[in-house]
Amino acid sequence: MFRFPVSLGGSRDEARHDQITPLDEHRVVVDEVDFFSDKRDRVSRENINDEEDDEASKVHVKMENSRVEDNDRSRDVSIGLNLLTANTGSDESTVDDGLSMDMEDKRAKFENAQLQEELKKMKIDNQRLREMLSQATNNFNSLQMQLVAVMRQQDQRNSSQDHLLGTEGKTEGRKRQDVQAMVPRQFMDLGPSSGVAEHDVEVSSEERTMARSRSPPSLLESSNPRENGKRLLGREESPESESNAWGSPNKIPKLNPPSGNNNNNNGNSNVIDQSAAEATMRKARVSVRARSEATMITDGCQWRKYGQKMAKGNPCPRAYYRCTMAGGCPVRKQVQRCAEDRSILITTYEGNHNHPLPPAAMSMASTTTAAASMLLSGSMSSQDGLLNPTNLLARAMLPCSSSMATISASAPFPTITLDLTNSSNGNNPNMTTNNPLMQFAQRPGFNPAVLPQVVGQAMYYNQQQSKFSGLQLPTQPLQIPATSSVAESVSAASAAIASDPNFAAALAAAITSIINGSNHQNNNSNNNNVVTSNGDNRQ
DNA sequence: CGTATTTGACCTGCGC
DNA sequence: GCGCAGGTCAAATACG
Repeated sequence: MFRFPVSLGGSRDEARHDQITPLDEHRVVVDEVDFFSDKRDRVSRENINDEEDDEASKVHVKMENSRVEDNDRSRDVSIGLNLLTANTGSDESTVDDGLSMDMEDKRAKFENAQLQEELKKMKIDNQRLREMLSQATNNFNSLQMQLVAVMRQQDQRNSSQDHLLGTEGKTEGRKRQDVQAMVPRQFMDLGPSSGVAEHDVEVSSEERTMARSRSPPSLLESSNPRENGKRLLGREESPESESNAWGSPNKIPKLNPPSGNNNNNNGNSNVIDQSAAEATMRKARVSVRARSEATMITDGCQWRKYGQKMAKGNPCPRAYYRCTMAGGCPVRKQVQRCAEDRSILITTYEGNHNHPLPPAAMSMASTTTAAASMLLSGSMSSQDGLLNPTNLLARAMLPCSSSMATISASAPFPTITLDLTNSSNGNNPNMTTNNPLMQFAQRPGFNPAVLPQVVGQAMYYNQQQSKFSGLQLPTQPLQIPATSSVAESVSAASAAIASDPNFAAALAAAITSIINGSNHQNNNSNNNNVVTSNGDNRQ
């Protein structure tokens, strides 16, 4: 799990000083400075091995992460003297109690005061640098959005040309599709299994499934005796098909199952962790509440109904759908009307698509995946009704949209609920003015189904941003290293960036970009009867 | 006739 | 161990 030096609590930095231990020293080096990993290493080396650093390098360290400098400072000074554990405000009054105040104490106090002065300066510098970083982040996001917008326009032009060129233009159109597909997959497959092959659009869904599940290919093939039959969905996946999120609940009975099923995976504990995280990922659910008179919101995907049940406590039946855009797609969804307000349609998604999605479907897919990643990045300790305080994105969303996203951990599966019904909230009039999503929702002609796309795009941009800055892949922005913690790091990075105070600004820019290019999306994907409403704030 | 939907049966997990 | 509820299957049915 990556940790980011995002200080959301005012006194957090000071608190850290109070708890500096030798272990903390190592943790600071390993965990905190992640956006600039190469420089972090340099910083670490400088701090540990080169105590007599020149002043220029010290300044450089401050530029990158002043908290490292802070910790460095505390490491230099606090050990033994324990100066920083004292309450800075009341130091003099509490220590100076009239007892033997020798010169040593005075010197210590003087040093303490000096250090506190330096600490204040560093904090100011830190703040300024963070603002600069935020500014740079916003600029980067804006540029990236412009790039995507240009690409989208180019796609539209090529699309129209393809129709004119006929078969000759198919090759070009295919390339275009490849490029297009590369983008959505970035946030369609945020799961920990997102491997190197995930960005390769030429990989078949089966291959991706195998890459995802790391199960032997023979299992997939040998377990499909019914392939020629009419059942092309559901249990045609291998018994170990990790791509099937729902197929048979007993296949993945526990979030942290015993390692029995991983015997084929070289007994690597890393693989076990990955499988556990993957299972957790699949269990995560994203529930979307939207007002709609239709039986199902149109999210761009093709769904096939495979069941319907009366759920307890709700007179409205719950319908079960599975994605039929590709054989073996593990994504399923439940659709049910809200018991209290039947105009609200509750759609619960689970799983990640294992196939390219049309732009119309990317919106919901990206949103659900991003939300699931966000949920799982900190859901283990989440509590009902409140966004997990450890979840940075949740915390970022909380101030302006506390009623939009709710995480529930007491449900059978970790579930995050995105409430799109609150276009106007009488209980919280500030929300409509402070929340860019709600501002967007109040635009004339707004269709709530677009909203997930906005969120997803914003998440995507931030994921890209995090990859650029954190993983140092500016020349290969679409390549995801096949590490087990990639999804976590990506989600955490996006969460960390999303927690930036200027995230709203970036989001607003994203919304602007989406608005510019959303017309064709609306035509494709949003022909349902979802309407904005001034409904009350339900959760 | 092929495909999608309906619906009762079945399976599984969980709480008591 | 039993019952309940959620989830899925699959035969029957509807639809284009």
